[in-house]
Amino acid sequence: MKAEDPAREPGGGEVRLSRASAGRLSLYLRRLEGFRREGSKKISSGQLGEAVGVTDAQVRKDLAHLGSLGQPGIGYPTEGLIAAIRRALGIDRQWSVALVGVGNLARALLRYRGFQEQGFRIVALFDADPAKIGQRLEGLEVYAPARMAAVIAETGAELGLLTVPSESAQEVVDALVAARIKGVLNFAPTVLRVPAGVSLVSVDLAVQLEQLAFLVQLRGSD
Amino acid sequence: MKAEDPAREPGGGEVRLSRASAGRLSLYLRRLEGFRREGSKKISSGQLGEAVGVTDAQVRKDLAHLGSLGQPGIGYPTEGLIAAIRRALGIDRQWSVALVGVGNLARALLRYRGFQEQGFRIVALFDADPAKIGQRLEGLEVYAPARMAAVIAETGAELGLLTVPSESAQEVVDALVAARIKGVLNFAPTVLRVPAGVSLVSVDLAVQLEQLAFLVQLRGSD
DNA sequence: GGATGTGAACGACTTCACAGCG
DNA sequence: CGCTGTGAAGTCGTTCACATCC
Repeated sequence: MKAEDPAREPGGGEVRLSRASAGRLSLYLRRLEGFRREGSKKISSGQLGEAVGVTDAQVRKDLAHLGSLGQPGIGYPTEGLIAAIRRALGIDRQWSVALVGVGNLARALLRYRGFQEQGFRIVALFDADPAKIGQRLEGLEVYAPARMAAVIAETGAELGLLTVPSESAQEVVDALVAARIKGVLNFAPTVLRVPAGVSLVSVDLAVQLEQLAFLVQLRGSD
Repeated sequence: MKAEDPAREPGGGEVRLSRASAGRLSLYLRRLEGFRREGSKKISSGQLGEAVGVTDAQVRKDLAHLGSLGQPGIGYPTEGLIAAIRRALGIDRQWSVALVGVGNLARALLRYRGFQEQGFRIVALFDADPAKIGQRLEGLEVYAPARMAAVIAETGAELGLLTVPSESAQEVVDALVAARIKGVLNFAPTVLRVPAGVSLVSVDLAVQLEQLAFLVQLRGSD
């Protein structure tokens, strides 16, 4: 996990959110959608905190950034909170996404329901392998990297999913940047460079497994 | 991303590592292996920090936890650092891993080279779908969940990869815990409960995309 | 000179505790 | 009374700066 400077000038009267808080808001959102399905109209900071594993005070601090949505003695309105969190995270709209590198991971992401549910739509596929170019997956055609700029402009994709081997990751991210992509979610196990103005989030699966091994090993030392 | 309490009693004369630091050590390790391939015998905190995007002071603080490996005026020995980091993270040995939920993501993980390179070996597959039970993938047979305890004991798997739908995630994790698994890497977009004594790391792909959207949106407010 | 290791300053995030409102 | 919103206190992690050593 890695990203660019989150600090920003105030500008308009916008919501000010810390990075850590934004991560938890995603978790609250996921859980709130569950509560909504179960018919809960109101939810307290204690319940929500319990459900995602943080303290009630933490929940209140995080939610306070969204404005005064809670009612003392009552709690927060489930529906209102969901809307407010989506707005704060910038997912109160559709995001179009381009996917580069059509391997197994890409196929998994293409069929991953979670993305669509949160308003992310994969609208374009790219791969350098001539054998894959022209194939169709989930109704989308695989294009050659050379067509990246044109296709991205045409489809209006703003985000990129990077599921290529480490060796070509930097090269591809450069191409995406040149094609005016605004943010990249990288799965290649490398540290990538992006210019200021483009956002980057990396998920390194081996790092996650290593973290797990580390935690397990820690416990072993009893 | 989520995990259990990392705090622990001193006990033996073991290395004391913060969670954040452990995450960066993984990144250093990845990069150091690159430097080694390129033939670098020595590396300075400045070079390493530059390569992974943190300050030189941060690198030194992190590496200081591993003991005094650096030579003033010279830097750190590449090879020695790699060994020390692997030991600190608990990956100076093989870990056997069981994978539950044989979907697209599982297939991607099975073929992911990064795991093997870091000493993780997937040794058992499980899926509840009768159509998948008995199939072979990458030389491994898919077993029914009922055989979990027996197969895990037999193969000596200590870690579990969870790539099942959210609905069944808690149920499966309970089965893994019952089968004496020590840690779980969860990909289902849910908050899971595990008893103390079992470690949990969760990777929620939708959360990562939401983080990206949040960062992009932040920049938009210029 | 060049780079490490580390106390001290700093900053960010979390928890506490309580006033205030429904 | 229950639960929110929030200043104040506390904790944790990062950056600075420099003495120290090759």
